[in-house]
Amino acid sequence: MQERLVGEGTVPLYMRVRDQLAIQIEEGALTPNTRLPSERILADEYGTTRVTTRLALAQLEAEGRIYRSNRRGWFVSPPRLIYKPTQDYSFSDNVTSQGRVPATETLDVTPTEINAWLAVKTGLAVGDPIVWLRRRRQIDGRSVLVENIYLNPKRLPGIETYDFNRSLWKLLREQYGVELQGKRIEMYPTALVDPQANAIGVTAGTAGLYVTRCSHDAEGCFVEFDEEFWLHDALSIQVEVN
Amino acid sequence: MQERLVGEGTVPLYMRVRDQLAIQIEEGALTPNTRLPSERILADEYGTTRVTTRLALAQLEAEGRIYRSNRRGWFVSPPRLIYKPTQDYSFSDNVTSQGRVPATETLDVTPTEINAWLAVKTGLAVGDPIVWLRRRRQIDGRSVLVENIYLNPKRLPGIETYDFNRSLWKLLREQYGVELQGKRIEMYPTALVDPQANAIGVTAGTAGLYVTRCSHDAEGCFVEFDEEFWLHDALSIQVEVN
DNA sequence: TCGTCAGACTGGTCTATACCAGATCAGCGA
DNA sequence: TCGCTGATCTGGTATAGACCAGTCTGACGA
Repeated sequence: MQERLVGEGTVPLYMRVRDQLAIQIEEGALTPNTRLPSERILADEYGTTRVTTRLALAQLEAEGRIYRSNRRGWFVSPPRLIYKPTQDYSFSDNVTSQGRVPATETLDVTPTEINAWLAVKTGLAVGDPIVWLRRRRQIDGRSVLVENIYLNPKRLPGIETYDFNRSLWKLLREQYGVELQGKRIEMYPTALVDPQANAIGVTAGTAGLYVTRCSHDAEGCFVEFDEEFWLHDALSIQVEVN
Repeated sequence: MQERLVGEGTVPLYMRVRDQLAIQIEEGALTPNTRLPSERILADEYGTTRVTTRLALAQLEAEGRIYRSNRRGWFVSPPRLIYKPTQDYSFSDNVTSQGRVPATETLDVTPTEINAWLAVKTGLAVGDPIVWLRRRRQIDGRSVLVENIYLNPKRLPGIETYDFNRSLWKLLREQYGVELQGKRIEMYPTALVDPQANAIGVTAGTAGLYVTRCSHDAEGCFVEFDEEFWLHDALSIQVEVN
C-alpha cells in the first residue's frame, strides 16, 4: 500500500509520522492543549494503520510533546512548569507566577499510624500517629499530580480539621507558625500505576516522576513527609546551590 | 483462544502478564540483568500474541523494572544508582562506592565556538572558544548515560590534550587546581532521541532523564557546562539542603 | 587452533482487522 | 427548559499474521 519515500528507506515509518507531527508542533501549527486529529484520521493521512500511528503518538508522548485524555483524544502538551523543590513550598504561588491557573482538590484525609516504611522516611516510630492527606493538583484544568502528605499531629494538633484545598504551606505558617525548612528530596522517573494513575485520570503506565520531600521546622522537628506523583511532561526541575 | 480467568474480567490481559512478570522479579525468581524469555515464548506461555506481550514488556520498561538490549532480549533492571547532583562530582567514585563497576569512554573532543544556546547557559559570549567533549558512561558494563561537556579553555588552557577516560573532576583539580562549586542544575524526564539514543545503543524513544549542570570554580569563573542524558531506570536523584 | 560464515534466534517494524468502553452531542420527550 | 437516550465519535485492547535487521552460535574449513 504505502509507497516508500525515496531517500528515507532506513527511517521507520512511525518515526516519519512522528517527525511530521513534531514539526507542526514546533512551528506552532498545533498549539498547546490543541486536540490532534483522531488516530484513524492520522492513519489515513499518512497511509498507514492505527497500530503504526499509535507508535508515533507514543513516541511523542514519551518525549513530553503530547498527552492523552482518556478516550477523548491526544493533545499538545503545554510548557513544563518550572519547579524548584528546594525553594518552592507553594504550588499555587509557583503556578500563578508562571502565568498559569492552579487548582487543588482534597481526595481524603485519614488519621492513621506510622508503618515501617514511613518510620524510615520520617524518623518517627512505628505506631506513632500521623495524618494522611491525599490531594490532586491541576494546572490550567489539567491534573498533573497527586500527592500523599503525611503530617505530624504532634507538631500540628487539630490539623485534620482544616480545609486543604488551599496552600498547605500558608496554613502551616499562619495557624502553627511553622517555617518549613526543606531537607531531603528524592526523585526518579517511573511509570504511574494505580491507584495514582487512576486518580490523575491517565492510563496505568503513563510516564511520571516520583518525588518525595521530607520537611522540618526551624527547630528541626519533623513536620511533613510529601510524596508526589507527577506527569512526566508537566515539570522541569531546577536546583540551585551555593 | 485465550480463556479468560474468572474474576479478572476487567483487568486487561497485558496487565495480567505484566503482573506475573513483576511478581517473578519481586520474588527474586528473576534477578538483575537476567534475560527474560523471548517475546515469542512469553506470548506462547500466556496464550496471547507478541503485540500484547510487548505491551506488558513496555509497561514494565516504563516502570524501570526491565530494560532491553537491541535484538538481544529483555533484561531485569539492576537497582538505581543514587546520584546527588549537588554533591557528586566523580561518577566513578559514586558508582564504586555503591559496589558497582564504572567505565567511561570518550566519544570525541572538539574545539568549537559558543552558540546562542550555550551563551545563555554559560554566560559566555557567542563566538567564544569552547571545548566540546562527548563521553559515554557505563555501570557494570551497561551504558547508562551519554554526556556533552563544554569546557572553558580560558580557565583550562590545553584541556583538549588530556585523557578523558577518567574522572574529569580529578583532572580539573590536579592539573588546574579547580575546586568545582555547583551551581544551577536543571532536569526533566523525556525520551532519548538520536543521536543520544544511538550513542547509548537503545531505541529512539526510550525513556530518559535529561540533566544539565553549570559549574564554576571557587572564584566564580565559569569552568564547565554539563549536559547528561540518562536512561530513566538507571538513577535515583537525591538533593539535600540545609 | 582459530577465524569465518551460514543459519537460527532475537527484537523491530508493519499490515489488516475486530470488538469494547468511555466521552460527546444532537435531538427527543416530559 | 431540562433531563434522558441513543448514535457516533474517541482511544483501549486484542488477534494473526509477515518480513526485516542485528546477534549469537556452532560447524566447518584453512
